[in-house]
Amino acid sequence: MKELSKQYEPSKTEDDIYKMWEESGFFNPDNLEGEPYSVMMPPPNVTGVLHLGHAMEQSIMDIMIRYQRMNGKKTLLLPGTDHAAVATQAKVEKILIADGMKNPREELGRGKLLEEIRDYAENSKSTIISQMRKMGASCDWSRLSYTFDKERSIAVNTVFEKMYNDGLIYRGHRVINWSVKGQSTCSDDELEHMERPAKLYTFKYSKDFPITIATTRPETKLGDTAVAVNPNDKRYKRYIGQIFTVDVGAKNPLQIKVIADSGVEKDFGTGALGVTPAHSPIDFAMYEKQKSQNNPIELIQVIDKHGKMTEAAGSDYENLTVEEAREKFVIYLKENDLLEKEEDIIQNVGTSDRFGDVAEALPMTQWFIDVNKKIPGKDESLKELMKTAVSTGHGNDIKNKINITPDRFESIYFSWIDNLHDWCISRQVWWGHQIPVWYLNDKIHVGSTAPSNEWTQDPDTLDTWFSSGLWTFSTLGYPEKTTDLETFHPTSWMQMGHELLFFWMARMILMSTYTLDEIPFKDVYIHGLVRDEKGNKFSKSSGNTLDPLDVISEYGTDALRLSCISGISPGNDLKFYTKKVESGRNFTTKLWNIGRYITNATENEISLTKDTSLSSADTWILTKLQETVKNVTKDIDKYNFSHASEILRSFTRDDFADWYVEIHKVEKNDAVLIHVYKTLLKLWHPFIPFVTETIWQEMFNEEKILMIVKWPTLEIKLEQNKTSFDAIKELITHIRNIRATYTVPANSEIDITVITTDDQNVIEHTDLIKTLTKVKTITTQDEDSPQIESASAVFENYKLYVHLANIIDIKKEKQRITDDISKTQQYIDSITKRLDSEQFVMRAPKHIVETEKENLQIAQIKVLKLSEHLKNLTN
RNA sequence: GGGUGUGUAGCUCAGUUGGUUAGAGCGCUUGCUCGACAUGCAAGAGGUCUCAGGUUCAAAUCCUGAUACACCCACCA
Repeated sequence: MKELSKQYEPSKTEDDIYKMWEESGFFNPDNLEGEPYSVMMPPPNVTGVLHLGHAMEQSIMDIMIRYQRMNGKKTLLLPGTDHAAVATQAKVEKILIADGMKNPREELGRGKLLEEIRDYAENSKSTIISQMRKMGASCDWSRLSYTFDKERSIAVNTVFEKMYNDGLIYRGHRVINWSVKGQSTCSDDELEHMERPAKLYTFKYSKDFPITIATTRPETKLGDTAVAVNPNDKRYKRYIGQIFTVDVGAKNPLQIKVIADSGVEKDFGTGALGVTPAHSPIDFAMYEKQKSQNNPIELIQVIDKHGKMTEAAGSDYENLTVEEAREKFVIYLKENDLLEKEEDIIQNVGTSDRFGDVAEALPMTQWFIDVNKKIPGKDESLKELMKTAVSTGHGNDIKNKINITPDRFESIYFSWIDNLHDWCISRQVWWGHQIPVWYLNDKIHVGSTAPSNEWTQDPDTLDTWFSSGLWTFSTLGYPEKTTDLETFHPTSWMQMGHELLFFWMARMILMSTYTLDEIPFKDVYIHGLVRDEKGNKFSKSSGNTLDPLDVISEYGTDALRLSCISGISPGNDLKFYTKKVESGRNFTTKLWNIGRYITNATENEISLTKDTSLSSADTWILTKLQETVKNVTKDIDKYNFSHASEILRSFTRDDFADWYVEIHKVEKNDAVLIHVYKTLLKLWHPFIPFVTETIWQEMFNEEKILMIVKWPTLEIKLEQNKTSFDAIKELITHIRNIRATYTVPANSEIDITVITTDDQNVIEHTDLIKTLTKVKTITTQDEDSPQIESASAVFENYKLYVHLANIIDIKKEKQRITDDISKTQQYIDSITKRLDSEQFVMRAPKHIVETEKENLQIAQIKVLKLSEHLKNLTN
């Protein structure tokens, strides 16, 4: 066996190891056999560099993929990036503005600005890709995708056309959310609701108007065309259907019709609602409802897309900003004695998540996806498709059900679906898939290319989630019927943060079930956010950002990967701090050092066979190993990555390094030592691929690289005599614990009598224990009062210490043992009481009764042992 | 307003369908170079499991209520 170097230095070896993996070709499933297993990497936005959240995702995904690969699957982890339409354009515009440009869109024009954004995106893309490599992600680079590349654009256009032809995409004039700052629409999901102080004004349109209404947006009242009341409200019933003409200063006097709407609450506010169809989604819904009931009301737009008042608002208000208009209108109300009340309230407003301004509701012609319409040839709408995929399974086949971990997200998902409105997919930014629709006069053509030169393309682009929704199959060659698509779709597993549940997961389900009639993935694992030690989000503004690359260069990738998955549980946030990385780094060092011991202490690589004779310690460690293999496998299968790493760590440290390696120094069994270590390397590989592969390469002469070595299985049959070693362990520990009770005469040897239970195996090992516990020479200076020079004495041949430096306090030790005895006695009493209790005997399951009896026996033996020691002390 | 999650050692969290005397890592105290490891080893201190009821032979675990924090959703004018 080759020797390992003194220290493990990740920064010197990681890049070479990654290169070796990549060149081996096994990142590519084409070079692997077995059942397909595919994971699509959530494509990071090309808006910047990867942060710790990505580091966590990369870790989780790569653990899963490496685990599956070692289990003999034909694994595909497909990497990619997302052009992130609005987000990227907003980001680049912000940079340009910071560099002194006033209005990048006007100053550069579409072509030049797109060039700027493209440069930025390409740059960001290559950074992101190199970061993924640094993380050790074992993805197939030959299939690298980008939501905005040629193949993906074809997929986008194809799906758009299909939906359009199915009548699911329509162009409509409706009230949408508009970001004045970004000059673009945003979907309902892209709004971030924020609380802010506002004033609630209660007023009448005019002196003789019979109904008082309230509003936080007085300026929009210039566009009111109705007042809605509850149909059962006695106060207002008689006015329903009447039209009042009021002049509030708008261009034309307002024709206010009193309408009935059961959505209006009688007891809330004045019980009446001023209806502004053009500037409120609810009011617009009433407008549509009235229209469908042949009782139409007007729609007057008083705010334009620049956030200024329109001509319809009247000459007093035209061209004022909404704030100015609000002030002016309130003054008007006051002057005419129409204002009844002015209160301070907290209001919830929707702001654009990318541009940050409060979204304005405006009526506009936009493209929508109809989620409620029945899909031709099916009896379901898109909404229903999205629902059944997670409830009864796609096509009502439970085999096609998407499982979400943790499952509480399923009900969150359903309630979101219930509130889902038509999805506005057109955006007025330039960075994105331009809508594949062409116009010539009144004619419309849908397709990637124009029928002829005279046609002009719709200038708008698609919501970025349209293309992201196709990710599971656009990456596999769709619309071509490729073997990849056939082999890897539906994908096996998907992981994402809970913030993407609606944005992305829902849309993937929609797109995949609609387009391919397949679910996009079988299982989804939802993880939380990465937060700092104090629980804050990592963000530039709070200045707590940590670059994963810095962490890697200081501690190594494996340390980062370990810290990213330790302490996580599905759906819950993770707190990240450097102590965690440190302990990860320390652990990789530990693993390395065990390897160093093995190369020092053993001659040849001997493998474990049926004929290898096993001591009780050997059997014990092998049994423990098998348990560990079983539990780690179970945990990964259930996505308990953190727990898997914990039990592995505990086995490696507490059982293998602290006990077995020490015992190996006395009872050499190289075959077992090497077997356990190699198995450990395999088990650890998905978590910490670099250090394990490095050790594998440097120490052993294996044909296969560790990455594709078979995952350990439970193949060795062992005689179950583990109890014997556990008993020995317990005894040794106990002897260690009582070490301090002996005063040591100068130059003497101490014999510690081992008290055995009547366990056969323990008796067999008594001699071993005796040699192990014989204390070596102690040098003291003075025979009468033992001043101990050497601070410790060593159990012969064993690295177990007897500490003698600050002993001598026999009183204290007696007290300790006495306490221990009384505590144990209490326990015995309580168990006995329980065992005696009739109800317990009647109702407790059999195995519980047995366990309790065993416990009682153990406790009694303990008391016996302790009393014996106490007696020794007293003598 | 509706919903979800969380409250366990100083800190970060485990705690498997109720069943040993409630665990780990970090931190803290004490001691220590023994043939890999001070990025280490050994020992130790530290917990009315948020609170109050209830179910049970048995509750950190199940039920009810309270309370604190976090998050998500929503058209209360």
